[in-house]
Amino acid sequence: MPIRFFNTFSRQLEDFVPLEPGIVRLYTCGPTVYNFAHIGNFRAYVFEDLLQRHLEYRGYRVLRVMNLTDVDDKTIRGCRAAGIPLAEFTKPFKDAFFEDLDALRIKRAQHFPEATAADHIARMISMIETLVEKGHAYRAEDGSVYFRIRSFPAYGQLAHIVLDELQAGVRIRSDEYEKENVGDFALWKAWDPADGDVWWESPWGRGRPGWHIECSAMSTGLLGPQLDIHCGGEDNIFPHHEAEIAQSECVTELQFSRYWLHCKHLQVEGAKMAKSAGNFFTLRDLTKEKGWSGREVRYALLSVKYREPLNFTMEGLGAARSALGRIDEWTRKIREIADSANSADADPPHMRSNLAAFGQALDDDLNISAALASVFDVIRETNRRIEEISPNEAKGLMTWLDGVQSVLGLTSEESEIPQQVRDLVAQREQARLEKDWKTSDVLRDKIQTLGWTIKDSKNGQKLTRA
RNA sequence: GGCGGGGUAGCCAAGUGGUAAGGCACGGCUCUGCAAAAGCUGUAUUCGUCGGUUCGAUUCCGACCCUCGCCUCCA
Repeated sequence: MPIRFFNTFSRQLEDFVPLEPGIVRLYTCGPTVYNFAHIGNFRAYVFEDLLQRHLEYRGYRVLRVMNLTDVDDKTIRGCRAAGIPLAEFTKPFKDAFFEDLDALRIKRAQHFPEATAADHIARMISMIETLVEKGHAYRAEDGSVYFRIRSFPAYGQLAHIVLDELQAGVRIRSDEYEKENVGDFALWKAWDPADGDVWWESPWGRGRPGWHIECSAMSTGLLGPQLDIHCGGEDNIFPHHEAEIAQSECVTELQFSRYWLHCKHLQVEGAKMAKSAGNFFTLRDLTKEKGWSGREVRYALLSVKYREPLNFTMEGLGAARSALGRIDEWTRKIREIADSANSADADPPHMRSNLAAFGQALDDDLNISAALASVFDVIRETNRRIEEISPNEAKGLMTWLDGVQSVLGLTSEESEIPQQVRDLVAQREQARLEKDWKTSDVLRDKIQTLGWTIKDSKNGQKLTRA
């Protein structure tokens, strides 16, 4: 069964066939580093991570690029307000972004190009020059350069927007009165006093690149003129991705991206996430202040299909914690059985269809809900007959789980147990052998105060973080 | 106003023209020195509302209600 994706461009499910067999060129729009990214941003990045991991699970080599927008209105405003150079202002947010990626176990792309890098600026300028030469762009009096959307008849095809309807009701901003058409967008923005010392030289005078050209230049520069998949949040469809198509295709005269995948926004507690509503969360708010782990947040963001709106709730985080506990517990049990396996041949035959269901669900436009359901089906079924599971079968299950976890990225971190706790557990073991329950309970409390919870099982004491 | 999503048990959510996956929560049971944990198990005559097509619709069609996104730099 082929992998199928819903292509925003055609608005249909399509079989996925990359341009070059075995290789996927993937471009994903990254953050604007003027602030800490919020969980809505991370829904998109987690979805893209799932996409990359599943493609890799299916044997593709994924070449991925994610840009960092480190110059735009907001970053300039921020550095001016702070009275520091632009790069100094954006640096901490870049660092924080990578920390957050790690916390959410998002695999690194091959490249994280920064818009302000000299070679990328050069490429943007060169693309704009080509667009001007070809008549797709024009210089306004103030030195800004605009893309002439009338010169690209396909403009609007991705978003399914009819240009004539677009005109109605749009207010023309005073600083852009020189545009031929209200829909024309900036490729190059002329320097303005409010920009301070943020500017680059160009054939049109001092200024800075527009947002859209940044992605066109960095994607085609690093991945070549044609991408297999281009992703982003649904809000990027128009105008951002529409503009990228126009700019790129007018330069390369090739189809820019073969597949467009967009994820829906999330809501928080059933409402639109907004600072004013008090339901606005960065990842740090959840991990550092509320004590959720990155893995738990990842599960909450991952467990709903990317094309459905996701309702992010505190209760949902609790559900994520419990569900992960169930997976962890099962993993621990099966691994214990598998440890005594003596054969490398371990393919549980009667489980095969269940085991395959995981990948098949993801092949179907990344149906993660169905994929997770298949995982829990396997867990329930094997728990039911846990006493009969042979070491070899357990080993087979662990192999399957390795594959599943390479996609989900939800493996439990086997935490280091401090020596002090180890000693107390040993003492308690002795007390229990002597049926000294009083001492046993005292030790259990003591261990609890050190941040670890004891659970007595048939096979002895089990430790988990409190 | 235009375009596009979504409304399925207490919560989060799959899904299909033929009679509702999975997770969480809750109840029952097993296990257990106690406790907790863990495991098994039960729980939607019903899929926003009203019509229509059909032998049969949650699934197709129409209308309506609610909600979210985009409509020029917001994932």
